[in-house]
Amino acid sequence: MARNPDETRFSQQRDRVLKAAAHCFNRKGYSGTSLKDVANMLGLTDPALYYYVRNKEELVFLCYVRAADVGRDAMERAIAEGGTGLEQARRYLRFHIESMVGDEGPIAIMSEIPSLKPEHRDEVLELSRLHSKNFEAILERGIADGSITACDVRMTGNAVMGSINWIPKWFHGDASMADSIVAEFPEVLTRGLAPRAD
Amino acid sequence: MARNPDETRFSQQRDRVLKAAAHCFNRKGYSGTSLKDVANMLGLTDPALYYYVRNKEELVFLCYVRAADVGRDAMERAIAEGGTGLEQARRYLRFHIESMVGDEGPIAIMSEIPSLKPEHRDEVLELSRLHSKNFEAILERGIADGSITACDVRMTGNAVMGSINWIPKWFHGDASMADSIVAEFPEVLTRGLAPRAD
DNA sequence: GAATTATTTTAATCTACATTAAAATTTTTG
DNA sequence: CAAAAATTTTAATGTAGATTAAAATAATTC
Repeated sequence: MARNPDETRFSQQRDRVLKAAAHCFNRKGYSGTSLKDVANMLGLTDPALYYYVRNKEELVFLCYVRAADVGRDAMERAIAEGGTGLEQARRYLRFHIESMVGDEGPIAIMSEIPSLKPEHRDEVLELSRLHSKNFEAILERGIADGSITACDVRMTGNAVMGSINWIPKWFHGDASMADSIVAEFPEVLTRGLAPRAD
Repeated sequence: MARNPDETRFSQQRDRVLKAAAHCFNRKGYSGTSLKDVANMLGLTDPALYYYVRNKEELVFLCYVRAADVGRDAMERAIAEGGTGLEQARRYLRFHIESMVGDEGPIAIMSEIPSLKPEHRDEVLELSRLHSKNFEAILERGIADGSITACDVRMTGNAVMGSINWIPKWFHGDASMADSIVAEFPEVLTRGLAPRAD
């Protein structure tokens, strides 16, 4: 009955469920994690999860929606601060990566989108496409303002987003590595975008 | 009884099985593809697959070994041709990508490594680590010969390999897109490696 | 603090595949 | 072409793990 549904105990607990699920999916694989694994991680028994999600498919779906939310939020904050396209791109990457390897994490890697039921799959794909489009738009602004060299924005976007999407596959919470990622990735992924001096 | 076991009908058919499985896993997700799906794709019935693999776990394992083989082959060919570290890196990427989007494909995306049984998982992880090490070695040679700017080779490697590994997630055989990937990715992923002129 | 609502549990199904067994067919070989 | 080996099929089994039902406990509310 909380005024703000996002502060309700229910939604807080569901968030914990989603994070636990993301953790398990990333570490044990999708088929390798049972609802029991997720539940036990929270000191619960498996049927308790059904109080928070309709079924396993929806659990995955919500993990992916949450992953998309984190990405969009990083994107919006990065764009809001303005600057050149290159600066926005670099800032978006920093924000997104900081969230992924920080408190927001773990973020579920989107390996099982095709296993989602059609409506859910379409919704996640749509979010994903939108995110890509937004990144491509940043690249285009960068090309227009001269901060980014002319390039195939579609493929450049695919390349950069691939790097990001793959992070949860090999990063599992090591704090010192988290710092390296935040420090290096935005730089590595955008250094090639700037026009050459020569 | 063929002299060369690689030319035997058996191993040819098994290769077809592995490609069909990779295709299904990439498109339908791991949990979304049944052995029936894979078998039907080859005009077979599911139990027939058991003539080629011990079980589904081994099917996945072999898909991943095959994926690793393709990567290693590209790496070896690229290094064999010599040149600067930067040239080797770019060439490796071109070779690997050409294989992935070309006749060797589809290559299975390694989403379910954690679901493999321990021995298989360790073997695949070892192949994967080795591949990464080899790429980092190229980067180090490039730094030594001046073709690549000083950088964190570990993170740079992670970034580049992530892009590559993610390709099968969004590329599904569109021929014209294949050309774009081959044309753009090696360039995009290595442009930032060269030292700046300024 | 009794009644209501929210949350979790125990115990019981249910089912989609993976897997096995045995038989049938096809291919190879001498 | 007959026998042996290789490949695939049909038919049957098994099981882990998702899901449901009903009951128990804990938290809220009035």
